[in-house]
Amino acid sequence: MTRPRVRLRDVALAAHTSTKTASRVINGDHRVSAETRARVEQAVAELDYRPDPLARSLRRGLDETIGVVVDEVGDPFFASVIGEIERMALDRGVSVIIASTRRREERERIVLDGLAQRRVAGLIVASISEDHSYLRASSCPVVFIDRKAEDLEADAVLVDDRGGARMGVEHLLSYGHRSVAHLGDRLGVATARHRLAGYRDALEDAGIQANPDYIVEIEPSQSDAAQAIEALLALDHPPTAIFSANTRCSLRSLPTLHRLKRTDIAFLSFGDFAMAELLMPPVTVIDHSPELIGRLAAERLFSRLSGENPPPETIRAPLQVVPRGSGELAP
Amino acid sequence: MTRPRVRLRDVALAAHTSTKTASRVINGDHRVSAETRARVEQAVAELDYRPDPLARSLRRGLDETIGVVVDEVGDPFFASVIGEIERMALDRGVSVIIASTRRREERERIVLDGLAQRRVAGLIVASISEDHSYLRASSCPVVFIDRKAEDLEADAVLVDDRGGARMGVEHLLSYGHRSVAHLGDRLGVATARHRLAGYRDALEDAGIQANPDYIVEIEPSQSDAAQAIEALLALDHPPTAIFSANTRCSLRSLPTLHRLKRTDIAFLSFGDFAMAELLMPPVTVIDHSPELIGRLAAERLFSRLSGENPPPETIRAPLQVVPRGSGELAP
DNA sequence: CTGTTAGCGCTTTCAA
DNA sequence: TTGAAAGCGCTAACAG
Repeated sequence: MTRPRVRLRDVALAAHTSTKTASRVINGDHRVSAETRARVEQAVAELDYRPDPLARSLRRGLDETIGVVVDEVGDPFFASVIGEIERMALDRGVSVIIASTRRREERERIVLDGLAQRRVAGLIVASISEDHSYLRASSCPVVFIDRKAEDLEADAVLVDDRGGARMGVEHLLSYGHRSVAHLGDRLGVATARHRLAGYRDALEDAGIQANPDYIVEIEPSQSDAAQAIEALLALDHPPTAIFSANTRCSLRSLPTLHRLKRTDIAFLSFGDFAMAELLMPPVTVIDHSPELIGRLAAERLFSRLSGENPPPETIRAPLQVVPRGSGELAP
Repeated sequence: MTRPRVRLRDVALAAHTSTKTASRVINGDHRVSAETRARVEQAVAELDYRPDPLARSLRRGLDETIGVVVDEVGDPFFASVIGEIERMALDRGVSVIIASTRRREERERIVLDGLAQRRVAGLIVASISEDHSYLRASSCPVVFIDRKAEDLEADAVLVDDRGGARMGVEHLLSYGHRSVAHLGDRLGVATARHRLAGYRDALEDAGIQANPDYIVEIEPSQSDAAQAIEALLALDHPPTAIFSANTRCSLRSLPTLHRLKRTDIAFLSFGDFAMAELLMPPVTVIDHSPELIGRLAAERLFSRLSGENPPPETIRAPLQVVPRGSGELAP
């Protein structure tokens, strides 16, 4: 019993006018007489007409949809970012297509290509790739999040990775630590490199020689994380503090530290996570504010979509150390 | 410098054939001579032709897109579900549009209506509403998750809420508890009602009179949760165990229990969460397996999209108690 | 097996 | 201010 769709033609017919005039009314074109406008509006109401977004997009060459591309939808950080973007999009009647790259360049490319094919109106991208030349052709506005494109002038909403990492490590140093390890993953990614640089900055400023053994790259799997932590603690001079460069690393390494009963080691996580304050000791973090990042990125994108065209800008979301205990342990 | 889009016409021209034949080749229609096929395929490759999904959808009356509607994208449970759906969709070249209802019926309606307008090929919905009559008209396959539609014959992927809750409470009872509280939110929602029923089942079987004071509904805000917990513990006969009916409640109530240093109270959460095993004591949970739910729902939807048409079925994802400590505390 | 014609529902010329 | 006609890119009919 699915009644056939109401088309613009039906509205025009009912309002005794042409499709184009009806179209004008629907799109808020001013050059329509008040009288005709009223007739069309009534017909729209009576027939419960809603424009077909697909047909409209085809004609306009632009879909009322934005694409959001992240590492992994299930990642708590990105889930919050997406949640905020979707919230803002819905208010504007814009749909959100999501896609994840699984942190693989070729996937990023496929996914972005697909979105371009669909003619999304705009993109918010946590890019894993270094090469964005293929994005240039698409010519829809792009806002990068979390990581900036070095080869492309575009908006970006980031945190100050280097400064934040430095701040975090300085926090640990201020409690007397001289042996601070750096836990990271995917050091090839810009974000990770910047945080590592911030770690080095802090050590250098404090006149501490960086110990290569303290710089640990942990792999995606849980068991690798355990091995890496165990190796770290088995060193002749094990670190007295650990700086975890992201939430993933924290979630992977903390279970091992707890299992080994080495919660005496100071710990600071770049990126907050649920229940961090309930662990023993509660975990000191640098707060990221994924919602804020999502909101800033969406605002930027929507302002461009509504025609504004300021020069590309890099917005930095504020960061702050949230001391909870684990980062304030003495050596 | 955006070169104009390559159209099917261009391919047909290059292959010295008609658009329709080219279309046949692209859509894998068998009734094309090998020779022509080869020419078209070569032209496609040379011109780097990719079909316009919008035009195709318009003509076919169906978009290669599925809609996923959940309470809140940022909710860890739904984030994992969505992640898994997106993973499966991408393999099939299907896009995923997400939308959240914020647990409000009118939003659910607006959102589903919008997706129907877009002519999504299928829907996966965690419905908050009781009335799905408006879904019937859309006539695209729908798979419900987490909650079932009572007024509509459709596929659903659920957990056994009632049986699971009963199992959880029985677990607590088996350690000697007689005073078990039930923490829930939004008791109006079917899922919540079923879990509460399971809680009652377990008590009844054990010959325990349910105490209305033990059934607590905590509101979305954190401070309300704290008040509710404090009131619960201030009772003349406070409970010795708490059954938390969902992850949200657990995440909201555990901070208060820790703050009050009342981790001597047994605690069991319906729904796992990150770091649960690192708290002191580690939190016993009933594992939900959001990924599995996402996968089962997506499989079901895709099988329907590929033409299979079995009678609607309700699939129940398995549940299991994961004992970690908090649920095994004696009274 | 192939090509022509028409049309999905809408908006944009361009002329009245 | 209005409308007719063309066409966005594709595919379903229906001839050939």
